[in-house]
Amino acid sequence: MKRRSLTADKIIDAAMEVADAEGVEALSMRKLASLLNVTAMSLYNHVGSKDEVLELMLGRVVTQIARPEAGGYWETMMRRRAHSMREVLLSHRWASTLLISRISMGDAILRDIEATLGCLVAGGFTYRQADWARNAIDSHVYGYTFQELNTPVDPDEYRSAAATYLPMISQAEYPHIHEASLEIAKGEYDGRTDFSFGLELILKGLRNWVAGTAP
Amino acid sequence: MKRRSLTADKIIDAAMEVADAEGVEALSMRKLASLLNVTAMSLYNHVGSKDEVLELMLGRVVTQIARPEAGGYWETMMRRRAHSMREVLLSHRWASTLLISRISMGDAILRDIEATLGCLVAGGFTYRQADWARNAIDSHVYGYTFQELNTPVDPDEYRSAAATYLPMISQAEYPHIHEASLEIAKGEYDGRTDFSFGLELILKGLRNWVAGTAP
DNA sequence: TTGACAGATATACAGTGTATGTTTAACACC
DNA sequence: GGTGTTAAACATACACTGTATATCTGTCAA
Repeated sequence: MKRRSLTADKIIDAAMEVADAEGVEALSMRKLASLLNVTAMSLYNHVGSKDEVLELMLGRVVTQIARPEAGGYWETMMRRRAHSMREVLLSHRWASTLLISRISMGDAILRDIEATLGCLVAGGFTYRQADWARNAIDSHVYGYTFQELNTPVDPDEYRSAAATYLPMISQAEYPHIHEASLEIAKGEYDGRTDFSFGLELILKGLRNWVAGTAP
Repeated sequence: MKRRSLTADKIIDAAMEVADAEGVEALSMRKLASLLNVTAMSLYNHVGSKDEVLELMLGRVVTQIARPEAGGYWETMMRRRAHSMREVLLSHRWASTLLISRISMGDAILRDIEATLGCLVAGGFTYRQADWARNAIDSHVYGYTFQELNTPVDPDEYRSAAATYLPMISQAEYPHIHEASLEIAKGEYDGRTDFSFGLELILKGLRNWVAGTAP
């Protein structure tokens, strides 16, 4: 076993693998160490704490988000960034939990904010408007994706899931949920809500906002 | 010390107190037990596991959300519910973290969905439209509030915080963030983003959606 | 060859959730 | 009132967590 072979990068590589495969709750320093053929305490020569590991992991996630390009039309760029954020969050299911805990995410987030602000300001937004716009878009992305991550049923199985659970939903107690499930089970709609629906609602609102009168 | 004095309700009472005061991470079965003058294992006569404690806590939180009333105009009711959700989530900072982990929240959530769906359907939405609308609104509430909970600075101190951090933001590396912070520090705007801004964007979009043509 | 020292290791500690087995207090019934 | 029955509180134990501290060791500069 060679010396000097361990680096923070390799630790984060392994940590992301574990988290992606088994979830963050399965990530322990001892497990991480044994995956790298090393003892737990060796990791502390390269990272300060487990929280730092989590922080570095989050940084990698944020870096994967498509950053708006300088010359692009703001609406197109925001749409692209939003879809990218969702995809990244979905592909690392553990990231959402970390995002809303007090874990910092280093300066990857600064680069993202910088690019986003820049694109919006170039598109005619004031800084205050850009702030509000970014916040509104991010709110939707985070909120939608969190809900999506918590939905226990596979998108392809809404109909059959609805049919399965239908008898468990008391028609007397929850008439509307019952009726909605019935419609899904019958195939009248698929029970999926659309990410783009809310996003376009917001983008359209922003378009009107910067174009016309203002709040 | 009387026997038979411990109940699940009292356990949850104590758990909420601990979580509100010190955060969920400070909540352990042993600490909870000692607060109730009891040993850790006694708790397990009343609750199945720590996860069940968390689930019951979440249920209480969800119950606090203002449910839409049967006769009310949908938009007013949705606005009221959204603001209420935000307030409830802000007053129990630990709830957000739990909401997006795999912890279930019992049937408090069913009562909320039932009332919300019913109100929207009464307002002319189809079930599919009601589903989408609820999802869009909830996305914003969750996402906005999560971001709000993570903002390290107190809303009243944006200006001074911006002034403090300004020198730490490299003007060369992050020109737009620098400029935005400068504007905040100078008091040109307060750096606060508005919950209602995004919410009204969505409500307006929904209004147009149910009124006019459709996607 | 010999220090020096970075980095791997061993040990230990205080904490976690909870499985398991035992004790005890409160109630129903003779 | 005495006596089972039983639910609830308790004690112990286990496997695990993150990490502080102290020790050992392989590699490189002198």
